Amino acid sequence: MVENMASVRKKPNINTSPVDISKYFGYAVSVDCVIFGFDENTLKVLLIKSDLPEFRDEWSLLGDLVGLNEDLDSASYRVLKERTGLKDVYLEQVHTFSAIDRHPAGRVVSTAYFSLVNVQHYHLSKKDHELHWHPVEEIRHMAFDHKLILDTCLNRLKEKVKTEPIIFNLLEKKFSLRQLQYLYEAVLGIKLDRRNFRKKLFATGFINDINEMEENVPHRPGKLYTFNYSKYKEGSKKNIVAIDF
Amino acid sequence: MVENMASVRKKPNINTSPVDISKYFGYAVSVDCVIFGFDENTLKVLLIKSDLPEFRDEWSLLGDLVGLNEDLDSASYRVLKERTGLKDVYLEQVHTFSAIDRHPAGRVVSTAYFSLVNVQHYHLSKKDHELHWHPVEEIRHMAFDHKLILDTCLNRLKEKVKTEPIIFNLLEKKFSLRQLQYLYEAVLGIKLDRRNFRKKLFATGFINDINEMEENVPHRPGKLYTFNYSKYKEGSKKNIVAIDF
DNA sequence: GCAAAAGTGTTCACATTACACCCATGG
DNA sequence: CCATGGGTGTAATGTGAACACTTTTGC
Repeated sequence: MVENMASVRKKPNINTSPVDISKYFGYAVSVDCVIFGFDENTLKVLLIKSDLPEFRDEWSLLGDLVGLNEDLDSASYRVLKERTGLKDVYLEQVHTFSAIDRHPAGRVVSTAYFSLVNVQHYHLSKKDHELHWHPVEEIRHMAFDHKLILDTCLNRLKEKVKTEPIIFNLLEKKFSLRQLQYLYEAVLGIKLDRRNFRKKLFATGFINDINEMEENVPHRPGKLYTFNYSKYKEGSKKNIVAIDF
Repeated sequence: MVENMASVRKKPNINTSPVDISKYFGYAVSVDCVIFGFDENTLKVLLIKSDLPEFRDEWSLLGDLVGLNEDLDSASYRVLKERTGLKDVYLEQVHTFSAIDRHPAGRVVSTAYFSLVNVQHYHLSKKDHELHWHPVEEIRHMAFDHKLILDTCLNRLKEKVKTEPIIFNLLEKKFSLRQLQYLYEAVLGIKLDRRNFRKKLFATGFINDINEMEENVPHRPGKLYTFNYSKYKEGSKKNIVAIDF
């Protein structure tokens, strides 16, 4: 087989040569937000009822199409704000889902975000019967590929809370160690030893005793603490060399 | 302010009601692949020269627009295969980049993948002067937002090699412990103690001594090993509860 | 006084680190 | 015989896990 160099016409490519991209306009791009909250010692996710005939009575994530003049982060912030009224929430991109038939309306490529909100700061509108907090553990199926998206985001959350202090976004600024421990247990799905948990948290040096106590609890009130973000930001990250497999 | 329920017309939404998505057709979707290789004890990445006037003499990742009938994983496998001839390579989605002005051709939302290939299995075509392996450490800037994409993928790689045995994709099936250690050092950017490294790796139980030796090395030849994937797959994952911060 | 959870240390097992000498091969 | 890296063990330190009793508050 003789290869003729001159005949090797380079295929136009998006990264190397000018191309007309408009013949590829046939997708919509969307974001879907997995909004986690912590309530009644349970990890919950905020879902909306789908009215699509294909998914009658199924629940779906909160999402929206991405406008032609916004990026994905902006779009997911917008969804959060429109649906919950919350701003300045923790939001992290996780994965983009692109199965060809994932949406009945046509080709919709969707980027999943997870968000951590304080359910105390968000009071569901009494009028809005469509939105509901669901315990994550009880969800069996959802509309579209949203169960897959939820599972993917939950796994990411589980990994992330082990190495970064994002979990505090799910609590009030002031929290007791019991609340924090129950939260870790709900997220990780395991039981933790109380004394070891306290030692470990205090050992980070980022837990501030603010000399306040719980109130109106039906038992001995615990101390309240805050997470010291500014000290955390200064601190140098350890270079963990694990090789766990 | 009186709220009139009847006047609260629900906005059509992609997840809850039937919508015509075609008015959102104005993006192209692409994939960009960060192809890592290990050569001369250095972590390298395969880049192509951009011919775009905006990025004259800059290097870019290998990528392509995603066809209307393929998903993102398929598209990135296709790019790998078309550019390197390699199939069955390790490929992992990392992040989707969507800044509005990230591409001069228009609105291109790009999903980044990283790939781990064995540079011995891939011999650069002598004719293809456009493709080149670059030491990751020496790259200062690239076309588009590709330096950001590279950094993001490198960080993901660094995290992932600590907990999953993907690093072996960068080596031959049979490897010496020296090669493996240098590879870990190149990826993580740190020095490791030789004796402790050997102990740790053997302690996993997944390193098979195959009773073969290195050949044609200018020093005492070392033993060759393989990674026992089937034993790894059987093994149960540990439940690591870190809380490192 | 009873129920519920707060607060508090020690011990043991295990994992990680630091560290130095002799050996095998090619040239 | 020299250069290069292969192969090996031990002691010290640090980390994680297990575990029980007394105290405080609301009711």
